[in-house]
Amino acid sequence: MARRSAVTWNALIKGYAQAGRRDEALALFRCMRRQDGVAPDKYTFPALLSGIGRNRSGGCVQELGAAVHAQVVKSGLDKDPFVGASLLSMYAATGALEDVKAVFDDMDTLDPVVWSSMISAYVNCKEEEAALLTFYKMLCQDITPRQFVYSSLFAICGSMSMLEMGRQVHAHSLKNITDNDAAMTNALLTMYSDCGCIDDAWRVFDSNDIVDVISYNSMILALGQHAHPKEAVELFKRMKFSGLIPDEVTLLNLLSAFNHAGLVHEGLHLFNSMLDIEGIKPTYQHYACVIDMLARSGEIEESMKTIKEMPFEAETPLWRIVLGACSKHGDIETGMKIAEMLFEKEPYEPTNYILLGNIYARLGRWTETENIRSLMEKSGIDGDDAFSWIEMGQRTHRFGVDDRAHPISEEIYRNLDRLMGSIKAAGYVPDTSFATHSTGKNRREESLRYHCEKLAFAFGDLASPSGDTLRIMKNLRVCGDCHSAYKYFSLVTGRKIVLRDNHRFHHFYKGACSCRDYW
DNA sequence: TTAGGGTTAG
Repeated sequence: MARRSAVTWNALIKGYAQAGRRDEALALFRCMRRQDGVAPDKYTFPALLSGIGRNRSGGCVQELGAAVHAQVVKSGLDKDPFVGASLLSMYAATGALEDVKAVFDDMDTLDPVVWSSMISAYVNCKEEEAALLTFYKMLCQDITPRQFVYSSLFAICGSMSMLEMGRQVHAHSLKNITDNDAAMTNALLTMYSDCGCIDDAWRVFDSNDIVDVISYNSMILALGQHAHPKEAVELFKRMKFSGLIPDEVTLLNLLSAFNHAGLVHEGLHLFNSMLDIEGIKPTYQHYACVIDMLARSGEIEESMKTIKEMPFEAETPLWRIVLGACSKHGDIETGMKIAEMLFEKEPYEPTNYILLGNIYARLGRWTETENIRSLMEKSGIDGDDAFSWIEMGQRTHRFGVDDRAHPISEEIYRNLDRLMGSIKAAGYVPDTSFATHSTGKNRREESLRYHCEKLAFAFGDLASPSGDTLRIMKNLRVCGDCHSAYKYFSLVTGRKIVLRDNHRFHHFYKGACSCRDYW
């Protein structure tokens, strides 16, 4: 071009930035600054900054972002709402929350997008409560939220399982949003699923007139997590029939639906035909899912073979999955080998010790279990404490193991003792192989009695009308004994119980669980 | 004819 104006440069920078080619966008920015008569303007920086947020690989991203920020200040554009919003999200993408706040506090704008950026910045940085507070502040400024804001809020409510809050935000959105938006609706669907309400998730999906690939992916994932593999397959067929093309995530979610249900044959069939039928090359995650599926179903040898044959190097989380399966199936030999390798690679990862300890505990080899425990203690390695929580009215009630901190703790323990009596009469037998203490049988039984998920149930049963569904969350995987107790709880109380652990959902009803005891 | 914020996986 004979003459390049600022518009020319801006358009070109934006093109590279959006394509994820950050360094070329930056190089163009430098060229632009060298041309006489042309200066970066309020269009230049949003394009450039979004490119930095998008591509964080290589180079010192923190310094890079700060350098561009300096250019913004030099250009006198730091009060511009467009530039400000993109600065916010750039810093949020690099995890620099303090810088995010500084930029926000420095802006004297009531621009809705700046608020929206601030809320999602908090979400990105895992500051969910701060995000909610920012939402309230925004409402106080009489700013009407748009779809973007609701998407972020739904994601928060889902990840924290705040069903009541989620319903309120949903109602709020119905008042303020008239036109449907795919991303917001997809976030809503996932919120209901994450809160344990698969029926509500279905309702959102079915009433959504803008359905895209992500809608299908989200719904297929939800169905898998809630143990409805057949419906996931049906939806997959419907998706293809509607003309939408499945992507990597679609197939990963479908595989994981098979995995959750223990449908190894179906899972393998899908995995082996991915490339030929769907035209999608398996990624590391597809392999990881299949290896998990094989190992969990007891095909440990086959899973080890797949690890060796796959075109990727197995990372430690995948080895941990197989180690967990060895514990479940009592394959001590393979388990030991994997554990040794993991100890070498990650001497301070508590899960590795706990899993090996579980292998010994399940085999009743309490001396070895105790050895591992004291080794952890000596080395100052500590696993995550287990806790469970339940929403009741406007409050969340949280319980640890043997926790007596709740204001009505005594009543809760009394109710739990009563419940334990009823379920024992109904046939429940404590499964002490899940106890990790090397003491006598009675002590082991006692150590299981006040697990956090049992306390949370005893509280929920006490605090809600009989017949109400109870939704309980746990930060770790549900323990086998509690799983068994929950089945009996649903039987003797007549309640439906939805338990979300860190892996999936369990729906208990009339003495059975939707996972059919496979998890 | 150039600009900012959101959604799904492990």
